[in-house]
Amino acid sequence: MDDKFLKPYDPQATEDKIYQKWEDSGFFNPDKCVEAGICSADAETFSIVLPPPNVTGTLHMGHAAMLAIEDIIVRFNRMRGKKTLWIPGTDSAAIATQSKVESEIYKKEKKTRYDIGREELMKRINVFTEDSKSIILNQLRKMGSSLDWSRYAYTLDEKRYHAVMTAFVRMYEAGLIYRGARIVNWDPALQTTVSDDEMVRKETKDKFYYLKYGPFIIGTARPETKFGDKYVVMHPDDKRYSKYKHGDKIELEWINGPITATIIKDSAVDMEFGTGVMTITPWHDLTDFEIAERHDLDKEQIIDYNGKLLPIAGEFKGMHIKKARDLIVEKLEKKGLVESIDEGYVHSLSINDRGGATIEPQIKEQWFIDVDKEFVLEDSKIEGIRSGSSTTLKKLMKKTVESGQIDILPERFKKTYYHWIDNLRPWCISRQIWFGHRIPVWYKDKKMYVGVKEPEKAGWEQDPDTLDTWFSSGLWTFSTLGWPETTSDLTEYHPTNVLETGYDIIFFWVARMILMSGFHLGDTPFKTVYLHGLVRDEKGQKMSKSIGNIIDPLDMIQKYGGDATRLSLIIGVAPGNDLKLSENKIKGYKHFANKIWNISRFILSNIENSELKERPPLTEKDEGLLRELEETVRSATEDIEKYRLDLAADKIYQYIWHSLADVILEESKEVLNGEDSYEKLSRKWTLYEILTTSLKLLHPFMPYVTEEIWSSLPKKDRELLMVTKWPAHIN
RNA sequence: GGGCGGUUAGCUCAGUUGGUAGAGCGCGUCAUUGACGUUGAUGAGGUCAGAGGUUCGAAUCCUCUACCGCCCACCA
Repeated sequence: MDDKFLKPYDPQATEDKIYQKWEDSGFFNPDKCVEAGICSADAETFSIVLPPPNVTGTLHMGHAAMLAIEDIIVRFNRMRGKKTLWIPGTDSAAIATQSKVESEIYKKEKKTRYDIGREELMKRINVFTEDSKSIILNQLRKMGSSLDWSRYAYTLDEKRYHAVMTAFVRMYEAGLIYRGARIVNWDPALQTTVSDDEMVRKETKDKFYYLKYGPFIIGTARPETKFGDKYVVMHPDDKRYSKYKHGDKIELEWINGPITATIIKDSAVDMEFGTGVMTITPWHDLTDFEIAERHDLDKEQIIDYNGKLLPIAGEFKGMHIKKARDLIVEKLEKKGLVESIDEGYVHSLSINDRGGATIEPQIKEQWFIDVDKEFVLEDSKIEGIRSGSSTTLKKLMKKTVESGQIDILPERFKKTYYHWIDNLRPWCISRQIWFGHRIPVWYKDKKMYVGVKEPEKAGWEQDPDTLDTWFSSGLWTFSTLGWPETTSDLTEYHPTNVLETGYDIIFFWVARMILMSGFHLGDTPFKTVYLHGLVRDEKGQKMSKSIGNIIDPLDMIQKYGGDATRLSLIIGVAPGNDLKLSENKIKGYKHFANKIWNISRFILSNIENSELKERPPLTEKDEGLLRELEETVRSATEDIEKYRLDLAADKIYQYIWHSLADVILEESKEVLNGEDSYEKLSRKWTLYEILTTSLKLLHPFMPYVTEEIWSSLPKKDRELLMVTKWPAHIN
């Protein structure tokens, strides 16, 4: 027996060394496994992409949970003899990264991005992301992740750039990408649009004003937008206003003097709300915009892109809307146009989740993806859509899940997914930030050129906007495998088997990947979507810097080891449920790592190498122990196949601690100290069998300690436990 | 406003096609130089949120109610 077993298990002294050993073996890369004969060249493949962490900072417990789950799945499949590939990568996270760097620069130097210019900003961002990237890659290793580093990808590297440009051009040529003036979510602070999904709503208490608008009373929370209101809208069925006809003109006195208003009848108006009459501001409100579109009404901009009032505001011109509101109300009061004010109006404001500013809807020329436009899918592997038939992105996204070609776990998220698709509007993909993939469109005079490469002749100017970061993320399952080239990786490993990610990004990412893969490959990006929950603190609160309840994965690994950290994030959490984590839980599993260590010590110290050569005749009792073991293998394997890692881990834990240690070993002491040599030999052989099988079972969950013990075993099938065959069982 | 989830031992959660309630942590008692200073044995503790229904039988299926949480939404 190795002397190391005389001391308690020490994760700090072990883990980095073990990781290095794995990495040096090359077996994270399936090609090397084939070369070494660990799996056959035509073995079934198993592939999964790592949801690329943002290069904005460091990994948190949510990442740690994701890594633990994925690594367990990957190690399990690798041990089952599949050609297993897990692709690492990082994401540029355009808006989040740029705004973080910008605010750092502003804090230190009081300069904005316009002061330092596009080129200099890019330089600063690159320095920042490079630093951040190396921290992240180190953290991924610390968790024990068996990622194939030779296939590492970054959303902004050259290959991914090429994929993104190609995707844009092809979708443009199919008519699915178009430029148009629509109402968008404008962030006046970051000076960019953001997508619907990037906004969060925040409940706010405001004043609500009832204003006299000719013969009507209209309500508004935003008097500063009302300068241009010249349409008054009511429901066509509203009897109170049946004397007014659509198109009627009325003269009335308004903020800056007399105006002519036009009556519009539209069923978007809620008769129950307020007086059932409203005026519209199509430039700054989506509902109003859509009403205006339906009736072909004028749209006027009231607020500029910095949040200041335009000349239409008369004397208030140039004033910031925040300052202007009270002054405008004051003027309206003087003119006797204020009917009443409701002080306690609660409504929700849209905030940019990536920067924090209040969103101002604006009409802007932007690039959009049309999710409702018919196109012909030439080569389709999607069930229910024939090759050469016509479809839309929306239909395609729905079909793949409805047909069961993509399975979403847990089941309940399918409904959430359908609901989102049904309400999906055109996806605005252009951003007015500098960090990201620049849109491959060039302008010269009145001409426009769309292409993967810049036009050769001089004088063309590229569109200044960049693409929404989720556009490139949407390509991730296949851009990482070499698309648009037809690489062997792409044919072998796509569609990937599982996409494992948090339920909070089902719309941002999961849906976008299905969209992109459907259009560009006529296929699904993955077969199963496995969604995990959020990691919260022990009271169930979200972990955040301001509350100060963050548990840092690196600290925990330092204190209790990577194995313990992993297990604490798995056991006791059903798929899709949030996890309440406490330091105590992690500590508990450190004890478990030591338990298996000591079990090994006991067994190894009681056997001689010579006794393991071949299977001796076994006692009935020992046959029984092996059947119990086999039942554990069968049942744990089944749980992992169903992605119930929590149940599998718990079962293995129960078996090792409470069957193997508490019962089997206790009882073995008597047998081993006894006189019956037949019984003794049978038991020794059986204990060793149970130990090796237990190590295999536990390996995906606690890879470090199991590998370290494995390295000291006198007899084994393969040098590295990581690539040893998963124990067989009778189904 | 629409939808989803949760409510099971002090705490965190399991409970797989309905068959007399489970685990971990914590707690009580006893043992222990023990392979494990990170151990073992044993015990206490639950009308499975509430009400009604289906059934021979319900934590599990159906209906309603209450509370907690989450997501979506164009009530100005």
